[in-house]
Amino acid sequence: MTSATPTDTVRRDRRHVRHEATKREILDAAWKMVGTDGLNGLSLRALARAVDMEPQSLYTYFSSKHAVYDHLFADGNRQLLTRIEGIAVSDDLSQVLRSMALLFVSFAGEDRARYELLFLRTIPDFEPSPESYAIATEVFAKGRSVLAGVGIGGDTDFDLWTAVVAGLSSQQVANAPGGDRYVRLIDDAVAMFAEYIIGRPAAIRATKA
Amino acid sequence: MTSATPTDTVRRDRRHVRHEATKREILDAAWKMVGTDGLNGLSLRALARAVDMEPQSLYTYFSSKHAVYDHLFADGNRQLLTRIEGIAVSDDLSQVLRSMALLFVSFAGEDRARYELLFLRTIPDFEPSPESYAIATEVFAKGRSVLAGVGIGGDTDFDLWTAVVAGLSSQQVANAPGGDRYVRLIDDAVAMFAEYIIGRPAAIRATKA
DNA sequence: GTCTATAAATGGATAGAC
DNA sequence: GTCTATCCATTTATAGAC
Repeated sequence: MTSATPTDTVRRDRRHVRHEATKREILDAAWKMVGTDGLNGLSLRALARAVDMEPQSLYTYFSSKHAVYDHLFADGNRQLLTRIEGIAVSDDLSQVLRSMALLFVSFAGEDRARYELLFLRTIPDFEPSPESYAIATEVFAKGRSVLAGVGIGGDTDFDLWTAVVAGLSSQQVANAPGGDRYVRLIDDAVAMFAEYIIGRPAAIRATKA
Repeated sequence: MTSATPTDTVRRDRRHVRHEATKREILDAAWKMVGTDGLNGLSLRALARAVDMEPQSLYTYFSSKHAVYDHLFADGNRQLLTRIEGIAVSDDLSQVLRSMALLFVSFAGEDRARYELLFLRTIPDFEPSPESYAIATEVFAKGRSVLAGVGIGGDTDFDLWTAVVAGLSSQQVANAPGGDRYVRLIDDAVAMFAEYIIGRPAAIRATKA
C-alpha cells in the first residue's frame, strides 16, 4: 500500500478528466469519419491522423478497433435513449406513434453509419460489450414501455410496429439519404397502423396477438 | 488481321466456356464465404484458397474485389427477378400482396449477405456497374408493374408498400435470422396495408398520393 | 501520455516468367 | 491461365525512450 496524499488524488482526477476528454475527441473524429467513409471504412491510421496522433497512441485510449466501435455503439444508443426520454407523455395513440416514428426515422436519416452500427450488424466479428449492449436493451425497453402506455402491449402488435418504423427508416437511409421521402410517409404509416390496431379486437386479426 | 479458321473458333468457344465455368465456381465460393463471414468480411486470399488458386490468379477472372461484388450483385438481382416473374398473375389484391411480401421477406431471410448487398449500401466505395444496376432496375420495374396490376399505382402507395416489406425484411434479417418471427407477420401486414389503401379514396389519406 | 521503433499478419494489386 | 515474386497499405501489438 502506498499512501495517497490529497494532492495525488487531485492529480489523478485531472489526469482522468484529461483522458476522458481525449477519448471524447477521438470518438467525435470517428463519428465524422464513419459518416463520410462508411461504417466499415474506418481505419485507425486515418483516425489517428485526424486527431493528430500516431496510430499506436490510440491504444492508450482504446484497446482495439472493435473497442472504438463499441464506444460508438454505446454513444449512439445513449443519444437515442435521450431522445426517447424526451417524448411527450400522452395517451393519444396517434400522437405518440407519430412522435416515435418521426424520432426513429429522423435518427436514421441523420446518420447512416450510426443506423448501420446500431440496427444492422454489418461489421464482421463485432459484438457489442455487455455494458454497451445494456444501453441498447434500455432503449428497447423504453420504447416498448412508451408503446405499452398507449395500449400496444402484445408481442405481435409491437413487432408489427417496429417493422413499420424499421421499414421507413431503412428505406429513408438507403434510398433517400438526406431527403425526406419516407419521413413524409409517417402520417400515412401511423394512420395505417393505428386504424388496423384499433379497428378490431385482437382475436380476429390475421395473426393472434 | 489474322485469319480465323473454324478450329480457332471452336478453341475460343471452349476456352470461353471453361472461363465462364471457373468464374461461376469462384462466385459460388464467394456466396458461401459472405454467408459465413459477412459481406464485408470477404477476402480475396481466402476466396482463392477456397477454389484452390493463388490469390493473384483471381485477377484473370475479376479485375478487382469490387468486380467480384459487382457480379454477386448482378447474381442476386437475377435470382430475385426470376422469383418475381414466377409470381402468379392475379387480380386479387391481398393474394398478390401476400405473394410479393412472402417472396421478399423469404429472400431476405435466406441470405443476410445477399440482402445487405442488394438493398443496403454497406460496402465502402462500392457502386454497381451500369450493367448490374440495370438488372436491379428491372427488378424494381417488375415489382412495380405487378403492384400496378392490382391498383397500387401511385408513388406514395408504392413507397408505403415497399417500406412495409423492407421493414419486415430488415427486421427478419437483423433480429430473427433463420427464424420466421416476421414472416409470420406477413398476413397481418398485408391486411393492414390493403385495408388502408382500399378503405378510403386517396384524397382523404394523410398524404396525397 | 506520447513518441520511435519494430514486428508479424493480412489485404489488395501488379509485373513478368512459364 | 497460372504461377512466383513483389509492392504497398493496414491492422494489431509490444518494447522502450522521453
